[in-house]
Amino acid sequence: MFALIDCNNFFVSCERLFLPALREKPVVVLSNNDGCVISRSNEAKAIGVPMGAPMFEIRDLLKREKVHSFSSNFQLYGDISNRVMQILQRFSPEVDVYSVDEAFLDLSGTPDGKFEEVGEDIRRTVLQWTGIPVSVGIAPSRTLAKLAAGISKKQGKTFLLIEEETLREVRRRTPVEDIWGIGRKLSASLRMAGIGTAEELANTNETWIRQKYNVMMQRKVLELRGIPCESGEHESSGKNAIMASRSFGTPLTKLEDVQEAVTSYTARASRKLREQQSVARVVSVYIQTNRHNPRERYYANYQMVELPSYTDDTAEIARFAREAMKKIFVPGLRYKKCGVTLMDFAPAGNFQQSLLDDAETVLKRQRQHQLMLVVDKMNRKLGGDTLKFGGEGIAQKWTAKSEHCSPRYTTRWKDIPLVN
DNA sequence: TCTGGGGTCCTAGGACCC
DNA sequence: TCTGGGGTCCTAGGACCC
Repeated sequence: MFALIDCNNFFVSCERLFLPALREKPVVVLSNNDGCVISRSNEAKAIGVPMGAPMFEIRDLLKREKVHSFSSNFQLYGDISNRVMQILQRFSPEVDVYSVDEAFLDLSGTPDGKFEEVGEDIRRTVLQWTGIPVSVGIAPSRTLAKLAAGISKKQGKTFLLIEEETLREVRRRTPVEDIWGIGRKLSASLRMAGIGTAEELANTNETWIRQKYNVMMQRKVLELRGIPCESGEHESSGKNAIMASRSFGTPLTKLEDVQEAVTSYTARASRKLREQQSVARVVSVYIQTNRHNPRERYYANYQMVELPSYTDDTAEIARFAREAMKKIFVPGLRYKKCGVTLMDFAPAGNFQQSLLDDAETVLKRQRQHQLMLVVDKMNRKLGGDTLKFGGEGIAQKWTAKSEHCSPRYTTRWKDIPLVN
């Protein structure tokens, strides 16, 4: 049996923790660059603020309805998320953190008949210890647990999707679009084939669906019947790719400015790489102009580079990343966004050295590695950007807009709230 | 004027091997 | 005239997720 724990309107809920006056008020959290809406309170949903709505389209609506909007504060959300996930560990030895606001729990140790009790215990404990309201869905497969959590969110209590009767009823009421893993394309295709509900999908012939689609769809069918097929392991061995990308606050036209951003994003990606104790052999950079502006030519390109050796050294990776960017940068365009991706990982401290490295190079690499560890340590202790690379620039005119960001209440000493 | 960021998994098809 | 069969590995790209 699986439980899916889902934090309700997570980013908004995080913001409300420290401003209780905003409870029952319409609140939204904006994406990076204050570009569009990525989290909405129930009140904001009721007013009709769509998910993903671009700011410039709904600015008037937000103002008229007195909606409180926040720039995204991922340090805060990340920290609150960790606290929630830690609490969940008490309820199961197998916690699969699926995203910042969701986790699957393996409840096979829980006796039948106790599921509802456990679910309510989870909801109560998380709310009391962190202030975050969560939904809990319990079912024999992950796909069904997702469906159950959706119902839990509406009902405000744990929802069990276990009994045959309930199962059939819920599946009948669930359009294929609402099934986890069935997106726009697949649902359109299923509807063409005359399959419109979860119940209909669950009742299709297994081999037929496998032939017409693929194993994923076959697994979906089984999962909907209550036979678990999706595997967990989302946090076990670190990521297979690490990406850092941002839209620029204003369009950039000069290579030097883009290079600053590339260096800065490389620093961020490399830090994550070291955190998960990996080294990378491939770095890829990309750049693009504004996709939505019909009056300007849209240009997007990327370049992948193999590094001379596995490494986690920001300086070395940045050198290659900047070189790669030079190759795809076309002068005369207004760039909107760029990004850096690290790929092809090996565990740090246990990887193939390059044949070409002589003793001196190996020593140099080790010293560089030590240096990076010190940089990371200082930045952890004294705050994000205490030590930066010169290449990241000082003025950084490309940094994203963030006009309504709340304090880092829980991760920066000077932002910790005072109680009078 | 203004539209996020960071991931995963799967498949098809090409290169290559014996 | 007639030109096999069975693999592996890699990559690009699509679809999906939150």
